Amino acid sequence: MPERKPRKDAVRNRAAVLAAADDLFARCESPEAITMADVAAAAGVGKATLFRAFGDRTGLIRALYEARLEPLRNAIAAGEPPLGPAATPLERVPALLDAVLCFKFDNRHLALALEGTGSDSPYQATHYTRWHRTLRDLLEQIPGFADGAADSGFAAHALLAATRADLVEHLVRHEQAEREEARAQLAAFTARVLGVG
Amino acid sequence: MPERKPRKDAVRNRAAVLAAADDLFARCESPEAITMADVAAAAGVGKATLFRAFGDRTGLIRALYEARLEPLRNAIAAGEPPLGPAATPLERVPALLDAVLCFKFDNRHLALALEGTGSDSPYQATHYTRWHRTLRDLLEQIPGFADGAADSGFAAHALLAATRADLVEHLVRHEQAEREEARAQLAAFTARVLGVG
DNA sequence: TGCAAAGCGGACCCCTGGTCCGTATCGTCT
DNA sequence: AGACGATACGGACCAGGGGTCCGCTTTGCA
Repeated sequence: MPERKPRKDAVRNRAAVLAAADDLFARCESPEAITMADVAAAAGVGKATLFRAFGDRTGLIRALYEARLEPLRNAIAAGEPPLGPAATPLERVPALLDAVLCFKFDNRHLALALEGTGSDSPYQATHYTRWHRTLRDLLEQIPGFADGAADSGFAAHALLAATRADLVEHLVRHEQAEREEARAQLAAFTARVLGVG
Repeated sequence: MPERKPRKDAVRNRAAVLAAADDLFARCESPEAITMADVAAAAGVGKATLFRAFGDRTGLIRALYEARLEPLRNAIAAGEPPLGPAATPLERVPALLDAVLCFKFDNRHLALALEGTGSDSPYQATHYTRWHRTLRDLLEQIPGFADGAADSGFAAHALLAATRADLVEHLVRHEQAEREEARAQLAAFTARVLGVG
């Protein structure tokens, strides 16, 4: 089956592009300010190399995002409680939301860039659907959700919506919220939804 | 003080543009597909007229949106219960969220176009801040919010986030949700947040 | 060492938002 | 009514960003 290993200059260039893009997105403010030509120049590479490696602008951003996402994915799939699978739903739901919020907070530039592409809905991204499915399944295991009138699928969407990158960005920039503040607020809201406290 | 009345060909053209844009956005799918030149052509007007009347693309979309928004704004500011000011907070909160959801549902094309401009965060739009303030104030009047650990401001954001246009669009297109289904789900979620039922 | 094949780069295309300026229209003042 | 300044019109024009093409270079295998 295919999967021929790529030439090493290709992997070197790919890495250079990733690094350069990461750097540029990190320091620049609005993600739309940085262009593909910028990234190519910063990586010391031709534009075509960018597009050959990542398809299009969205592909590049997605690649960056996915790379950052990996530790979180692992922690959720096979980590320790309260994030990992061994935790009880009632403690895992807040932990998951908190972890997602932290991730969005720490990677706002990328998250913003990704949600802001406009070309594709954030709701079709594979990482979103994974979070959503996990969250919905957890909610269904909590007494009062499955049997209550509430739809777990919608509740999962609604809870995740509270971690939207542009909301986080707004809280930080225009309401001067600190990281811990945001976490506390989300935790309180989550607790309320879960009927805890 | 200024405010000279505009020439009547100007108002005629403005109306024509508004109508044409409304129509185009309504029938076309992804809002990014329709260009300023399209709108100008459909309205039988030069491109410059568009930009002179609305400033830029975002301005045009905002004008359309605001126009549609007016009935809702009135209903909230001076309508009858449960939406109007005479209602108790506990019935007005769900009513407000339901009304916003319905509005977003019925005007998804515009809402999507507006949130998707990318140039400006949805959280800075004046109508958003109005909804947010109203909602926050209502929540604060509900026992268990002001005195609870939850932050009403964040809770208002979170609740409104459940009505985001792209979420609504996702529910409709990829989860085949009907209007009434979506309303019921949001109502159930809201009730849970409010601690009702 | 030879030689496909894979990869490279930057000139190039295209499309879209936004502007300019000569011309037409409006409205007002006499 | 006629004339004249102000206002608006419109389509040619510009800028710049995403994405592609193709002649040249590098790689890796025999």
